[in-house]
Amino acid sequence: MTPNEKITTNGLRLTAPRKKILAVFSHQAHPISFEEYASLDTTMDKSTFYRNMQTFEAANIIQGIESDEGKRYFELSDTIHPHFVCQQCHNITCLDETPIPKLNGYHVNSITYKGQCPQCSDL
Amino acid sequence: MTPNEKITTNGLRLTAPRKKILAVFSHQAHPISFEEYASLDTTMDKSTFYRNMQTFEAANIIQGIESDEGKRYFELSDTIHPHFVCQQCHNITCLDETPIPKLNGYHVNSITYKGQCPQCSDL
DNA sequence: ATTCTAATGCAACTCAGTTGCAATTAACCT
DNA sequence: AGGTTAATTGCAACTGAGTTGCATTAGAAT
Repeated sequence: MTPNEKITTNGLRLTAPRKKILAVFSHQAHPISFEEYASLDTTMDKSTFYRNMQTFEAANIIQGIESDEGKRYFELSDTIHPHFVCQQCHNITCLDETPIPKLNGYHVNSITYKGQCPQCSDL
Repeated sequence: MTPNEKITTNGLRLTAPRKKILAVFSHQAHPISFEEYASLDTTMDKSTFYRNMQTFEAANIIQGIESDEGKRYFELSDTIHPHFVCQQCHNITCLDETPIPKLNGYHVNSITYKGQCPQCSDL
């Protein structure tokens, strides 16, 4: 599905900010915060960004995850995978090869591990 | 280890707020936010609470987890177990029987599942 | 082309969590 | 036991991620 199709098939209007947002996210290998997004698209308005994050989350186009520093990070939700949040360096890693365990009775959308990443464990 | 020992073995001073905090947390079956804590201990100061959460997290006495609403929840860290955050009703459930999977190279301290809990899935 | 309504952009706001600092007090030492 | 000192408290002021109100803009449908 093309970025434009993702937008229109959900009954959403095809606007310039939305196309830009999906274009920027398609180049990311990790979830990013608004702060990081803004450094890649300096003209984006904060409200427009956050409102579209809510819209895209509801439409299952984008997925948000909470860092250990009380900030939200976002990424495209077309590849579902666990994340690792390092409590020392605060980086968020995608665990692309790690399966998501099932839980009886629960509908699991995502998993987040917290701890020390390999770099920080070695020190 | 008694609550008082938890405090003193870490070189921390045995103060009234700290004893109260550990007493209140010892009665909780779920992680709680400051808002919930404050309803159980109406005289606790916000700064004192948050500063002690940092101190207790560093001393491994208390563990914090991030809700999907950008708030921190806290619980005693003597029973390590995964948590489930419901994205619909926003309740945080302790998954006491669920094991914490290992991850090669990473030091895992906690796991959080997100999705819909059984109650919200049934609707 | 016109209309209608969703979406944008700006400024003002909210509120969880933090920080500065003076007052307090736990722990240590004769 | 009383005095000293540094950790801790409690209050008020601050911070900053995220939200909201509202007038303006611009998709999309007729």
